[in-house]
Amino acid sequence: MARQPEPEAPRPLTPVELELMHIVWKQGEVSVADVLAALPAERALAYTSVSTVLRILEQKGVVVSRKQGRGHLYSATLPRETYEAQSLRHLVDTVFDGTPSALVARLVEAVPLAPDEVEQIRKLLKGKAGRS
Amino acid sequence: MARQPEPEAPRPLTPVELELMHIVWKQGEVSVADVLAALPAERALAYTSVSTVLRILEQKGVVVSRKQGRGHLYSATLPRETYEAQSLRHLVDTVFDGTPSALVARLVEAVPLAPDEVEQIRKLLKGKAGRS
DNA sequence: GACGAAGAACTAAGGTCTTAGTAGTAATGC
DNA sequence: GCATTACTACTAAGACCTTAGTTCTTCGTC
Repeated sequence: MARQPEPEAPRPLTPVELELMHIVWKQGEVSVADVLAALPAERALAYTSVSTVLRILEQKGVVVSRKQGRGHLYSATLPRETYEAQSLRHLVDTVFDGTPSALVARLVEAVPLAPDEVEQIRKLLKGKAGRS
Repeated sequence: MARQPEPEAPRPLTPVELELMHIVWKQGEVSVADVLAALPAERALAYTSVSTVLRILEQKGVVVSRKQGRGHLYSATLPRETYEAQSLRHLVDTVFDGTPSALVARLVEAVPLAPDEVEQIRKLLKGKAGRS
């Protein structure tokens, strides 16, 4: 009755993992203490919790560590851009029937966009084919 | 050492839940057998598994059921459009720093778009402000 | 070299998710 | 009315997640 033992596949990052990855991506190479310091004040995780999550991220192959003095320094192996692309593809596939324009349709309709955001998006499309 | 008991918040649907919701959204009002029939052949879930997931969806308030003969008929209370918007906002917030245009930038760069998809998206923006 | 502090590894505990068996109940057929 | 059958509710069980305490190791200090 148990869940099928999940086969390998780039499992999406859990919320806490993603939270820490944002810090790793921003800072480049971090110790546990660095991460702890970068967390907002109202987000008081224990040192050991951060340490555990970083170790899990290393097991997943998302970061690597190197010994530095007493402790370790962690840095990302999964570039942020790749993760962004992965999450987008996943959302398009699972929620939007594999149709990217359906996603954009929903975005412009349901997410508040500043005018310069719209202009920004329009510029991005300039470089793309499809004048029709 | 346990996880903080999560406060209320529209928890995102799990993969299986989402899988079934697609069928509910498409068919309108379904029995367990309908869902089972709509699943692809290679996706052989037990009757009881589908039944359990539908009951969980009802607990979450995402579907409602009404008695019909021997069994129940389930229909969605959460419109698909709302869920799409929720997931998008979630992705923008957690992965793209709350910047929708960053999402679109990654989309046009990393997800293969058919030319008519691009045209489609361009049209959607026509109705929006920000000519600049 | 002994001691204290900092950090990593190990471990635990409570929670959710997924899958599905079992048992009970209600409708149907004779 | 009784057996069969379809369906639901209950429950289990393993996997994974989150959080953090405990213990062990290592490094610097005197």
